Amino acid sequence: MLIRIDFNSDEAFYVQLRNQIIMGIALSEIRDGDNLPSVRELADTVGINMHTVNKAYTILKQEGYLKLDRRRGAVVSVDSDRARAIAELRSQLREAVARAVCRNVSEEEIAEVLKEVVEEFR
Amino acid sequence: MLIRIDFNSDEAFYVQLRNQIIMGIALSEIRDGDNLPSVRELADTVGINMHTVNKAYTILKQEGYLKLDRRRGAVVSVDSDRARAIAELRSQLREAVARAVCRNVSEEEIAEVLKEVVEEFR
DNA sequence: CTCTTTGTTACACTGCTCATATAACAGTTA
DNA sequence: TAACTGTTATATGAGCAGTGTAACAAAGAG
Repeated sequence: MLIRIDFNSDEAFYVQLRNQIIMGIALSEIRDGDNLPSVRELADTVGINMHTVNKAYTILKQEGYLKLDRRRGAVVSVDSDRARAIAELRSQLREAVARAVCRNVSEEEIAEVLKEVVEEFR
Repeated sequence: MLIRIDFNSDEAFYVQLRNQIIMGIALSEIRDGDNLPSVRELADTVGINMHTVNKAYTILKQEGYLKLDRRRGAVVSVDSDRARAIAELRSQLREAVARAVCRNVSEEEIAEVLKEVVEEFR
């Protein structure tokens, strides 16, 4: 799985890392039990500091995507708290849909975009 | 339209303001042509500084939700750039769906949550 | 046992954002 | 004229983002 940092983005580095790893899990590029690079190794390959990678890993651990082990490093381990996942999904959809509704995007168009997005993960 | 700040939230004050105003427009609590409180008045009523309100208004102007007029103050004026709106929607849905997919939320469940959310704005 | 690697923690520093405060300016309105 | 609008400028304190250096404890490899 390829990870890279956009140094011109306004998104924080650790946020970019977090989002790319979540995307990698969703796309099955990395699966439960897979190892991620060590904080030092990933920091070297993408060209940022060790602590920034560690911050991303720590957040992913708190959010239930990774487990951190002194022996094996960072291991993908998705905590399937479905109730929490659905609540989170609803909150994010509410914000996205609100903006679309303001712009007169119809229900059908919103549903169509969702359908296209869902297919990316199939 | 009622606006209030959660002083214990980790979201920045100006972000809370921005989101609530967008939500107000989406729910038709405020409509095109309506006036918002002046920066000083809103700052007083919600208990924050004038510049923080001004920052929220300025961002909403840049994002195409408001027009700022020295005569009338802040006026709701939604710029209907549908192409931009749909691109923005797709990007936000991609992130939200990715997280849900990681948690094994099914396509049907995602579509169901979307349906519920859309109905809030009808 | 020694060396290396792992996550983890601590401290220090720069630069930036958030939020506040005070003040002033130019244009509008009563 | 007086009171209001958004706008701009300057300053301050708090906190975050990112880097750098350094060390620690636990585990694995030689």
